[in-house]
Amino acid sequence: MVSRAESAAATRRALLDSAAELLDEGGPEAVTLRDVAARAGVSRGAPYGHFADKESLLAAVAAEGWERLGDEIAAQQGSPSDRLRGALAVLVTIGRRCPHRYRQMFGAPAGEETGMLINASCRAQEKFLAIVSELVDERDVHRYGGLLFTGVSGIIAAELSGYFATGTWHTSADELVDTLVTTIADGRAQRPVHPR
Amino acid sequence: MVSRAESAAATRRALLDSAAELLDEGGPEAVTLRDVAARAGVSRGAPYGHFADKESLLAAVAAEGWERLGDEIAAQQGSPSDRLRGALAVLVTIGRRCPHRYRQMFGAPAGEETGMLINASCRAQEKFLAIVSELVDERDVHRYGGLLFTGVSGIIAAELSGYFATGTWHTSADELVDTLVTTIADGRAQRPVHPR
DNA sequence: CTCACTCATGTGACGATGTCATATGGTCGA
DNA sequence: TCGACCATATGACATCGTCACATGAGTGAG
Repeated sequence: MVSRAESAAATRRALLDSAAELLDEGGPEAVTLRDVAARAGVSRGAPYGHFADKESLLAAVAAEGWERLGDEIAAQQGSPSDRLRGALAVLVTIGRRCPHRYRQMFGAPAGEETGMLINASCRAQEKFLAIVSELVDERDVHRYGGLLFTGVSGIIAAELSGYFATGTWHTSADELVDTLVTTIADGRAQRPVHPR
Repeated sequence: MVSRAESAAATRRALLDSAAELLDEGGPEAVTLRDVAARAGVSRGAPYGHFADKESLLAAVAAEGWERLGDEIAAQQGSPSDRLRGALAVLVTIGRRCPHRYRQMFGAPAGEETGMLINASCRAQEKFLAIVSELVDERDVHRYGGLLFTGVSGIIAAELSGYFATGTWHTSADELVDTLVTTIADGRAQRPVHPR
């Protein structure tokens, strides 16, 4: 038979998967601990044996999203410039495919699992910085890397809010990402600009 | 005495102010229709005479935030470059002073008031574009304006999530904003780059 | 092999909350 | 002055997060 530890681990996994599904389908409001438990095949109180509360469960889902994002960033291949554009494209793709999970990842960390969530995001962001470090001068890595990552995340957030579909900006998220990476990375790679 | 219309308008205003206060104090989860009504001095059911549901009330609060943001952007004075940096500084200031309201403004629009909220944000964003149009070539206004606005919003969101306080980026939101506006606006003002 | 123990899970319950149906009381037009 | 209208108040209901307690199966010591 299955040991008790294996059963508990499977339950935890099923809870995480069910929560991620409900999050993707209907946003955080649609993630009901009762529905999560039902979809995982357990009862209402079972999640409390694995997560402190609903916020912690959602934080764990977001942390797994950061881990997957970090893996996909690290899996980029080709020239440093290709890997940079590929990594940012991963960000765009995740935002479009799972907008609610994306907002959960980039939203305000809350609950007891805040530290764990921040750590997961930092690990992914450092993998991104590793790519940037091959393109710009050592002293500009954090400056330009942070600008690229946070800038693209803002562009995606604007697209998810529908700001590119209402005719104000007359542009697209893809064009803005391309402009940003071209201006920052390609433009500054040859002639790094250091703080005075 | 006060007319009925005046009384209703005052109630609506009190509801909006109370909701904004509760939002700033404890985030969207802390905005309880019961608390909003109590702080406004009315009963639980009163808000439903002015707003369809809780989402609509929060959307109305966010829309007023966009209006105030647009006013402060339009109030910038000095050279075009000063007005651009001032407008972006307004964005940063609002995000730091009222993080929850900021997230409500830039978060996913929901509820019946989505259109109204999008319109309010577009009005503010167009005032920002008016400043940008004085700095870059006409054909680059939307491209660089959108990049500046959405990029800075992403930088602020990262700061609100605590990503600059955990030692990953080794930089600050202010430095990133300065780098972005310097690279984009100042760098491209003299020599506009058009799509091929 | 047995038995007490441990811990994940199931179940009942409670307070809080969003929302609606209905009652009510004051205001405005005729 | 009177009847309609409308903002508000109140009661009620379903849902949800959360906890206390019960239960039952896996586990290790003897």
